[in-house]
Amino acid sequence: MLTRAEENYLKAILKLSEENEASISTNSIAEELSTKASSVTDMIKKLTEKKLVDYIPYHGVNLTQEGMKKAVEVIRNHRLWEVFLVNKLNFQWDEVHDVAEQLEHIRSPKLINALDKFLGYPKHDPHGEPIPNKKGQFPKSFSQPLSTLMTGSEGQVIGVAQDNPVFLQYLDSLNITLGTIVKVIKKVDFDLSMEIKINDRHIQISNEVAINLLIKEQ
Amino acid sequence: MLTRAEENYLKAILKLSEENEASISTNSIAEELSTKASSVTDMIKKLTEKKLVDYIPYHGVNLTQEGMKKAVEVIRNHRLWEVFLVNKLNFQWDEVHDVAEQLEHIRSPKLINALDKFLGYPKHDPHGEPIPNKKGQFPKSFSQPLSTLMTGSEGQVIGVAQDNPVFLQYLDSLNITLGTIVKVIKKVDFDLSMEIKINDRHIQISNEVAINLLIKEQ
DNA sequence: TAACGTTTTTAGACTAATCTAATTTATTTA
DNA sequence: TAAATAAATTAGATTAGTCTAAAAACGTTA
Repeated sequence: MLTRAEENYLKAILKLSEENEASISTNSIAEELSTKASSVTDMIKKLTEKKLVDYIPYHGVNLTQEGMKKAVEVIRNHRLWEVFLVNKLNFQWDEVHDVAEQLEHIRSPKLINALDKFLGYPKHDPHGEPIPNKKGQFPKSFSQPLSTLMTGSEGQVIGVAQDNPVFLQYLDSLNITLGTIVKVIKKVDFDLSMEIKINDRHIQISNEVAINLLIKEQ
Repeated sequence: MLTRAEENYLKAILKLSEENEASISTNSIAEELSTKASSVTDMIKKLTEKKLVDYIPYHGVNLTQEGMKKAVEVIRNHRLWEVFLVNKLNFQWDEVHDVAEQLEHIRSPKLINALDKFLGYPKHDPHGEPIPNKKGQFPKSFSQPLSTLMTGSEGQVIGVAQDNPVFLQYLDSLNITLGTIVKVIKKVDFDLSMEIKINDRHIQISNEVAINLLIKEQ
């Protein structure tokens, strides 16, 4: 049984591993968790004992299979709760994080699977991040929401996550249709809106729109 | 800001206070929380410092106004989450407690009030216990669900918590109508069903029915 | 009212998680 | 490749919450 702190460390290591091929450094974990390097070293030793990470002193850590599994579970919990908060309780996207950070640590497999069913087995959270299924598998989609593309990435529109007519008419008015090539020029941290390039035209779209545009990256 | 442990102590003291007029003894709290008397003494000192309880060494504790307020908040959270688990996620009544014990400590006033709204401002949890409102006031009802009556208690049916026709027809078939006098003969721990006496006739009803029959105790 | 048994408190220790300060190891640069 | 710098670890302390064992206070009964 993992403590809350252990789960948070595993989650942080997973996040850093996704952004970074190499082993994860003590300092980067400390920064991610807003804690001190010495605390990280202590915790890493504990996680090593529990065979959740592989660790070479002075050379960083990597998740073991077991550690990965636990980290993915926490991610799944977090993202499902975010969907609940936004879709059912009408939270705004920027209000959900702190509460989901708490809810993700509730332990009850029955609860999280019932919640998943209740929400209709969503594949993405309100920020467009993929939600792993019960077995820990991420939805293997060739598409991803435009909102998840990095600045500078380019892709082709292959679908929409919502087929609300008003949304589709809006896309029309922007000359965005299936097959359109879009490139991410700039992301605005403040409201998650982004500047994109379409047929050499630069336009600004909201996060709401970017979440609902499914892209095949190129 | 209260810790999880502090909240659990306050909740335990409130529960014991409801069953008991006098000051609450160290030992009874220890028993309620499955812990040791020495641990209770330590925690009581901390709660006294924070002005959440009044404490006279060797003579027990009482909640202060502030302590009562916090304890009622935890109760409210617990019971609302129970309603969510049963009504929305289809948990059985006997599966909810452990999970609700965890969920009750999530801190976010916005969350709990949004949940309350989402659930339709329920007045009772699945066990028939009253749910305090946002201000901490318990529903002031002269009625209570039949399920909350003690064995041996007697009362008059003054309403139903659900006006689903199938339910009402079932009551009809049992000769239960407004004004009927019922007495609780026996409660079955296993499934919370109960044996009741109506007009000198003994019948068996499920917990589901008992929850939805509102009684004015006599 | 003195002695007994019960209850409560105190003393001292432990674990988890954190911190600061000092030390050690690794890496970069001259 | 030796010195300087950066990163990581160790040592030692702190806080919250818990425990066991011993001591103190209480209440009852003879």
